[in-house]
Amino acid sequence: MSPAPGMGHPGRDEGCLMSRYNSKETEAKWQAIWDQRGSFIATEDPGRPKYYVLEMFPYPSGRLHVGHARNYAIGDMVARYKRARGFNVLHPMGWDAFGLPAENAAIANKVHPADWTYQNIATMRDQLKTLGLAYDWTREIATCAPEYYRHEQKIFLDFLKAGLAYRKESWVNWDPVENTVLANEQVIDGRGWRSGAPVEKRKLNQWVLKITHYADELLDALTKLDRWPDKVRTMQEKWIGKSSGLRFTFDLMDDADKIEVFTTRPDTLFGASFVAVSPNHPLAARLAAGNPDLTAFISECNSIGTSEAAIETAEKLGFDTGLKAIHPFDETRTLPVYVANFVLMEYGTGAIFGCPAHDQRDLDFANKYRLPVLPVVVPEGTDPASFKVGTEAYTGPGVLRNSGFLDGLDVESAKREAIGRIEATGKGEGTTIYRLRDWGVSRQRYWGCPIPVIHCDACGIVPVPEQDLPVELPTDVSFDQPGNPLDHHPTWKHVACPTCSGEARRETDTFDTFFESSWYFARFCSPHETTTAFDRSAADYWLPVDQYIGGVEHAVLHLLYSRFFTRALKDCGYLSVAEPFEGLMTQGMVTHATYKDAQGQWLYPEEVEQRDGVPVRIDGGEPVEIGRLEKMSKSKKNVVGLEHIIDTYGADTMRLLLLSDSPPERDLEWTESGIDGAWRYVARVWRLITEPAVELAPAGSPQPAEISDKGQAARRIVHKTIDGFGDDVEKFRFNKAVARVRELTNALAELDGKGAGEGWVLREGYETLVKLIGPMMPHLGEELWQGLGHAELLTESPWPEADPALVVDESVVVAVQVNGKLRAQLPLPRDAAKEIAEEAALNDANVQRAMEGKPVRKLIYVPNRIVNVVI
RNA sequence: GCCCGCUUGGCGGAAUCGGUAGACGCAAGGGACUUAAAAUCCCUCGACCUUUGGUUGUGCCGGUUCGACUCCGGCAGCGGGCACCA
Repeated sequence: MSPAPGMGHPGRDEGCLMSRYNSKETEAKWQAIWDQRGSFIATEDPGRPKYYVLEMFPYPSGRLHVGHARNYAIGDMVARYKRARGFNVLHPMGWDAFGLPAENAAIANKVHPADWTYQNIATMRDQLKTLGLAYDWTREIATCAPEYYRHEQKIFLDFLKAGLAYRKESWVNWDPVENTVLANEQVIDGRGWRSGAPVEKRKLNQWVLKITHYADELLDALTKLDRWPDKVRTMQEKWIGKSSGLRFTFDLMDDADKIEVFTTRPDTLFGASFVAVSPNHPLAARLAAGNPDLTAFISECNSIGTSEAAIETAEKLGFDTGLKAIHPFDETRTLPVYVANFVLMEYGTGAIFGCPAHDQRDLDFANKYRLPVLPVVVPEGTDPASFKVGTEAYTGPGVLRNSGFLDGLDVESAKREAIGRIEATGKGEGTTIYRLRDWGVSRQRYWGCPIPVIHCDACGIVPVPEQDLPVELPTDVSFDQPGNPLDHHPTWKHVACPTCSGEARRETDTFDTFFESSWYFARFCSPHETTTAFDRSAADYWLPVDQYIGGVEHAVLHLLYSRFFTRALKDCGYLSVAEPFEGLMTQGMVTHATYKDAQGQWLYPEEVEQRDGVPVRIDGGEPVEIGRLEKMSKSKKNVVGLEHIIDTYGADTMRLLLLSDSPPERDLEWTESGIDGAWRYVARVWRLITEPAVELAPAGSPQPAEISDKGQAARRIVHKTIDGFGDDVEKFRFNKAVARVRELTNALAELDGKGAGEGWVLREGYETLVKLIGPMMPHLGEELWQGLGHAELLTESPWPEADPALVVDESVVVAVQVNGKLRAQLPLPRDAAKEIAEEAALNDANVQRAMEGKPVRKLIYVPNRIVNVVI
């Protein structure tokens, strides 16, 4: 964007008019004043109601972009508004500073992850400060600092003691060329992103947290989170995935092994036509030992990687093991046993029976391998003989057929009956399972919090003694060889066993970075406490977070882990609350088109321009491929920086733009059209208030006895705006709040101030306007507040109160419909009686024309809204 | 593939409980002011028609209702998540 030059433009200062609003100077001035006065430093005060507002802290990826700014503009609006309403507000900011990008940068640019991270933090902190956000910067934390993660290590040891952490074999993506574990993101079409080698799955012994211990609690408590969006609660509910069903074992023909399966559809057991086990099932491993074809099949399945999305979208493949499972209700029936790539070892028992007629996945599989499809549930009233299942499974309700003793039952009764019969045979039982799995927290990476345990050949796993915490990351590491630098560090991992003093090794895995973000909100209550993770009284005062704000993309993982952590911390005696976030607002993502050059490399938007309608590189003119709209992220380079917007227009203008137009929960496609409009509004408010048409009444003067009709009308608008604005902010409808304030501005601009008392009305209106825009444009607000003759800061002034008498209109416009079509609009007194409204409606000429002389069949009157004449 | 959303003028969006579709802006067009421009101000702005009025219109198809952007059923397109990106 290149701003057009001109006198009214913020980028240019002709220096000739006092009406110029200089955003740069003004914003710096007020930021310094707030800072100097410590305006936003929070202290516990039991005498005042507290309000804890938190935006999800950022990963320090390098530069702040518009997506970050949207998040913080929303949070600051809430924080400043609540503050003006008299709350003792805690509004902190910090850095989610461990993570993979720092290591990628280390490998690509030979920078140490710590240097890279701290430099990014410094840059982003500076950028953040230019936004003028009401943060208590004294509480800033960075999760990569030992002062932070030492407490995390202690928390882990307490979880270990409480039985909430244990070791478990789990699968990872293995790059056989780089000898490195790959993140799912680093696996592209089954190959390592750098080496291009086909990925393998490997089993590693890893640390796991027992989130499933809280599965029921996490599920049940969702209903109480009434200030959370329904969609997030639904997503978590589905993620936990509580389902009841039947677990039972199949006996095999000519084989001593048994296969235990879980099903949510025991009613369809008579429709079973195969049994399938996961490629990682012990039985598959046993059979593969003597079978090179099966071994090859299993390794092919494993080349898909560990990502569930990849596994589920892959073509469904099976390998017939030749084994036959015996049907539990009919010993004469046998079912072929397959190894199938769509059966997940992590869910249920890692084995299923397939009923193709009533499960789409089973049907696809059966059609591919020519297995029988036998419908056993038939919709009520359908002839069972003619009911066929083709390419679409029938999953609806119905009556059982072809099912022996279940025939004639409905689905639910048949489930109960089938479970009862299996239980009677002793082959299995009705049970409840969860989709939720325990949380694997081990990562084979350097830039994370070291897991504080020691492996001793003699004593086994020994926790690091508390007095030896923190286990600090060594700084002298090399990324020249593949794998985890901690693992090949010459000395770091070699320690004496705390128990037997013999030679032992440190755990070289580090924690998943979701570990840090699962408790940071509580750390903000006492960020500098050295002896414990939380000062109990501070945590009791501030927690839970009253309003948490962040992207929807965190709807499940981060938010569920935090809920689990808070419960676990409570059980370990750290905290008093179980739920971390009382209110949640999930903002939509800021999206932008992505660009790729001919080599398939991502390009930044500023590297691309349109020439003759064709996108090309600015520097070489080579063609550029425009990709789809995606969430702004540094990895795809579709980020838009803030600097030049703030430089040209100021932070307030950008904040206004980010809050106008799009409602916060919706995705926002970033375009710079609109920034000029936002600036025009800033300049307009500035002119309106600094150059009033008439002299304003002095600050604090009493309401005059006489006020003109126009003045009274303006006052109604002022008070209606106060009322509606507050309501909008409470409900996160910032776009509407902005629209209201613009309407107020339009109304005040139209009042010439010459009528009786209008100088007083204008002062009331201007002061209200300034107070309302304060939470979104705080610098402009302070400057105008001062200009209106106030000595105290706007930031320290109370919110305006609406006069209830001025909020309701005396007359309303009621619409009149004839057979549902609008025919007239009638001004009527508020709450007019039914008879009056109906008479007025029927007397209207246009209504009579539409009625064509026909008699009224029915009259519907909704007071203050509508009359519908049905003829 | 599974789970969760979203879809309204040229564009962002408004319509809060089923009751006047398009508030408030952006862009565009026209005009005033100006030597000229910028800035500012005024007017027009869903589509169509036989224009003091009428028809039609909220992704598509169908339903419920006196009345549907809103509720129900089906479909399409777009986006998010899927456990090692954060």
